[in-house]
Amino acid sequence: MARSQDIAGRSVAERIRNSLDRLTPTERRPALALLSSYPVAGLETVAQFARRARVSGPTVLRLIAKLGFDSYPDFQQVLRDEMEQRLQTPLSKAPAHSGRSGDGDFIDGYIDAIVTNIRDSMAEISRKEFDSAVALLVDERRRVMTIGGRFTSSLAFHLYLHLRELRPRVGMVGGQTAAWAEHLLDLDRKDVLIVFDIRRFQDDVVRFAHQAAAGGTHVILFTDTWVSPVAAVATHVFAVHTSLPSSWESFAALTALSEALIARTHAERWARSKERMERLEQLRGHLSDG
Amino acid sequence: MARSQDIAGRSVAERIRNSLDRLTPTERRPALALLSSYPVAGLETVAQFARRARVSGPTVLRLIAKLGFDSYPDFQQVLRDEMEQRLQTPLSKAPAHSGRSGDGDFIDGYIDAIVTNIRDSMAEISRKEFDSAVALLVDERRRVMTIGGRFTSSLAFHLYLHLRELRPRVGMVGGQTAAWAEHLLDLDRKDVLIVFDIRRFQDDVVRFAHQAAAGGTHVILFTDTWVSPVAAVATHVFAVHTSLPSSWESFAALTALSEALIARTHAERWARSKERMERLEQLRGHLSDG
DNA sequence: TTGCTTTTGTAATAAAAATTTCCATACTGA
DNA sequence: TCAGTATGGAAATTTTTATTACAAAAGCAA
Repeated sequence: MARSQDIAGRSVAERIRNSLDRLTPTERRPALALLSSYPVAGLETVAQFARRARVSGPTVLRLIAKLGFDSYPDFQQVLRDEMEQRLQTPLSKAPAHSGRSGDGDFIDGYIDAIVTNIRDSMAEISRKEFDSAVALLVDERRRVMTIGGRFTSSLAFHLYLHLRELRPRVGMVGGQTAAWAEHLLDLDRKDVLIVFDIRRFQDDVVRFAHQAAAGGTHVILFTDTWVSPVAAVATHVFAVHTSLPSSWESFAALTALSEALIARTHAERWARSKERMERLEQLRGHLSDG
Repeated sequence: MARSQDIAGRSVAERIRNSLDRLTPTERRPALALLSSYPVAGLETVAQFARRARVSGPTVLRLIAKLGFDSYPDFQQVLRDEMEQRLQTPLSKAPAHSGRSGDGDFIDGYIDAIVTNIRDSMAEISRKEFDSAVALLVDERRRVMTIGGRFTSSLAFHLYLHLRELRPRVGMVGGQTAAWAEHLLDLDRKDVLIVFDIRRFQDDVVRFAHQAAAGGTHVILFTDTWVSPVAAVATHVFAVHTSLPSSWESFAALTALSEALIARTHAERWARSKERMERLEQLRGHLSDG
């Protein structure tokens, strides 16, 4: 019997993340819905919550039971307690240090938080899912596109720049949203779309991913612990920790994960990538000589 | 009968404050209780809410009716909508930390290397130099431009996106090299150029930095342990570890350092940045409403 | 394919919640 | 003091909500 205590995680959100792979596909829908509008969705009635996630009431209840709660009201009580707790502690948090006391403190504290984020995130990444994503990227018959939101487009760009080095048929969805539709044309069944989307999730990115998925494209999602709604249509979801003591999100863990993905892909197709990079070097040489 | 529309104030909290003097002494108790643990109290059942405020159920219901709601569930729905709205907008966040070590596979080895890079790099950063760089960025009279090489332009982009949020006069040198000269025109004495350049160092970037420096621009350099030739003309040099067991460089330490710089700059100009970000939110809202 | 297991929604049922009724009490003004 | 009125809560009632039982559908192995 799974009691509440069996399931690691202090917050309900963590409990969900830890149980995500135990869930059936339909149960996962309300789980992700809750994470992406946390905790509001869970404070609605079962019927409302179910409608929001496009599942039936009993599915929601089964999810709640799997998470280890005795009843739906019990679950809601925990959510409310969590909220109240959070409201008690420093509400609108000012940045870590405004005083100019120990400056070493600032950087060290910051770096500690980043390192913790990276370590925690990687501990939670499913190796199977990771390897499966690499397998998609290794296969050079598949076209690969990256896309990101307002801030995360820098990550999409980073991944794009590196993937482009080691395999053909890599692109990035960028520029004005109005022009994105054209990129959709390039994405077929079996192709791969890599999406970066963290809170606050961006509508246009989410819609693009949904469209692509509808056409049969594999969607690999990099998101934060709040889990973007893109997850609903993603074949691979990597949720990492981005929170910091300051009011900014940290992309360090996302960067690290992207790099691990690049490195692994590179390793898997070593011979071909090496050849490709050498040819690229050569071509670059010719361009700059002329 | 008082309908919802009669009572001024968009949020429930405002409605309460506006109605406070119409209430009987006993009704005022739950009203104040709700304000002091907002909005959790209102999301409980009538009975719980009543107990919290030490009044009876009907008193709570009479309060809700006086506030202009048609029913208690209706009132709760408004509270939830309010919450959801708020979560969508600016920066309210929850801490997320859970930890467990992994199993010693590819990812773990990789992450260890990255973490070591970050820690070593940060230990070597001069705090004085860091603070001095922050001081330059805090001063909004100075124009700030970022620039990067073939790969590192994603880092320049990342820094650009974030700095742009918190201060005016931020730009990025991008696009075709041939067009870069125009950016040089924008850079005056006292302005700031932030350069990302790691091995193999890129001629065009190095030349651009030299030109800028010749015009009196402050140059902040982010580089690897091989130290880019830009260092010769830079006023601030941050050299971090980028090497990994694989054949790729890691940008994680550069990302971490950039983020620390952003966070610190944000902290130093907290009030102004906050105001700026709020105005930005507002403007974004107007754009998307239209 | 066939039969078996798992998953999921429908509909009936039980539980709990909100709402109303009504009476007790406190306050107000003569 | 006494009506007359405003206020507040206990208990009954009604409505809504969670829960359960069960059957259909989907997935899977042989």
